[in-house]
Amino acid sequence: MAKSPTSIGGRGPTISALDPWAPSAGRTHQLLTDDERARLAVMSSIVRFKKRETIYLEGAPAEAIFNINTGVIKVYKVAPDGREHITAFLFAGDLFGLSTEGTYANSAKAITDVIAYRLPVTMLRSHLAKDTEFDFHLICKLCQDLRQAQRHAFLLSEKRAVTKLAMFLQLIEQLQIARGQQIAEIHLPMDRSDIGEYIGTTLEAVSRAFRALTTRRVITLRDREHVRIVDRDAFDKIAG
Amino acid sequence: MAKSPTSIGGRGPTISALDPWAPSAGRTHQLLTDDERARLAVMSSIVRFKKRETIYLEGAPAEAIFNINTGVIKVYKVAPDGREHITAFLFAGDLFGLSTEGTYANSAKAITDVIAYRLPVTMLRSHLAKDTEFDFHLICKLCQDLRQAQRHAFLLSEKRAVTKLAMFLQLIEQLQIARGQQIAEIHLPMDRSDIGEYIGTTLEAVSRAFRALTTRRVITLRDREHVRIVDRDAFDKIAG
DNA sequence: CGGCCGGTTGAGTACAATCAATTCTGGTGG
DNA sequence: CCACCAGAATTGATTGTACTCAACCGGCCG
Repeated sequence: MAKSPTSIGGRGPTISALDPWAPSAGRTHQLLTDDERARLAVMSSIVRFKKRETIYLEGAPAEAIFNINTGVIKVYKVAPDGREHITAFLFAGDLFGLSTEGTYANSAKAITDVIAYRLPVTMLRSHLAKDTEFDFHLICKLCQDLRQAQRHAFLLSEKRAVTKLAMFLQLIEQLQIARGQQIAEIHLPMDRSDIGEYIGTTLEAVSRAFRALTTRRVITLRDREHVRIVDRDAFDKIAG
Repeated sequence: MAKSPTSIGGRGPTISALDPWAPSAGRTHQLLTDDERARLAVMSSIVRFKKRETIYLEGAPAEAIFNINTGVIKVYKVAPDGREHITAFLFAGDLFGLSTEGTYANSAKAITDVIAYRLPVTMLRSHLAKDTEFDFHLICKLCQDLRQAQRHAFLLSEKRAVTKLAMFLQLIEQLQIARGQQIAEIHLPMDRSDIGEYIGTTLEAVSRAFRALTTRRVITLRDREHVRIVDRDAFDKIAG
């Protein structure tokens, strides 16, 4: 089959994570073998979402889990008073679709255009019993996500907005490094409001925190989405 | 062998969690079969920790994971400035010992006297390749822990201390219900300082929040460790 | 041109952190 | 049995930070 402009890279789902039990110098790697990817590809379909498109809502029956090929999504909860709390930003190689007792535990929305694999839960479940290798990889990924969630909670336990923003930038930077991307600049695909809802402040506080960091010559902003750290020592000290 | 006074209930490790994909009415159940527990028991040793005893420290080589039989532990991180952030409180049926690249991702300390199973990582790893059933159960437990961590982050994103405390009480209550314990009262085995470090405030703020809830006739305190919710509607409204 | 959206800035207020003093509680030994 | 002590918990007074509400800016698109 000829490669069309819309064909996606790779030959099936990818899961990137650290092994919880083996040292690996901070770089995530692709966990699945070509063989496994091919087997998973058979069970999954490719789905596309446009920027700002809702993928699923909290409470809906969890019929599938998703694996991001390209793009960025946010997973969030809506409080009864309407406020949004962002649980995670997810990138290529990440899994989402966490459920409790058969229904999605939170909502998911595309931040950029997204291409993803969709794995029906029924297939996943029957596959889990057979492929011990996949089991292990899934466990690695869940440990990774768990550490990430704990780190998020740690970030939220900070009080000062500058500290939280610095920790957030650090976090995004490390994700970029783990993905092997260039690290001269940090790329922020999400808007100020999303950042605020992730670090637990208002968008005004986010804006002021950016201002504080730039006037103190710790970072520079090329544009709304591109940050450069110019004083690493000061930055690390603020991030703790 | 005669049952000694120090023998522990059950015949091996227990893992309690919800199945992420099957409805089960909010009650956790024991995931492992007697068979599996027996197999795991062979690989594990029983360890005891006294109240306030440190079990392991962040950064130490992660040689084992633990499964609580009785008692309560806290998992925490220490910020560079010395402040403590509690990541989780764990009870009977919970697992702990999360690691990154071979070292513990946080520290663990006993809050009460604790009896636990200790599973060496080497054995766990070789076991994972063989026992697909255990793989699946471990995955369920990790999903559970992940949801819990996300919920913790949600709690921390709240600003007002009363709300955070109410959410915390709600959380502990639900854990008690899930464990099938009596729910007339909520039992808090940890001190005010631990609560503060978990919900992201100071112990003074925790104390004031308790006071606010009691003077508003929402809860009553039998003693430091025993809370009763007397106005459920008001309570739920405050907790969001 | 005008409206809209995301972002920035400003002024006043409320909440919790801090530091400090005091009370309560459980445990110990006389 | 009681006096005492140490640690935990509570309360008080002050200060600082971020939230709220509001106005304003600047790019983008019809």
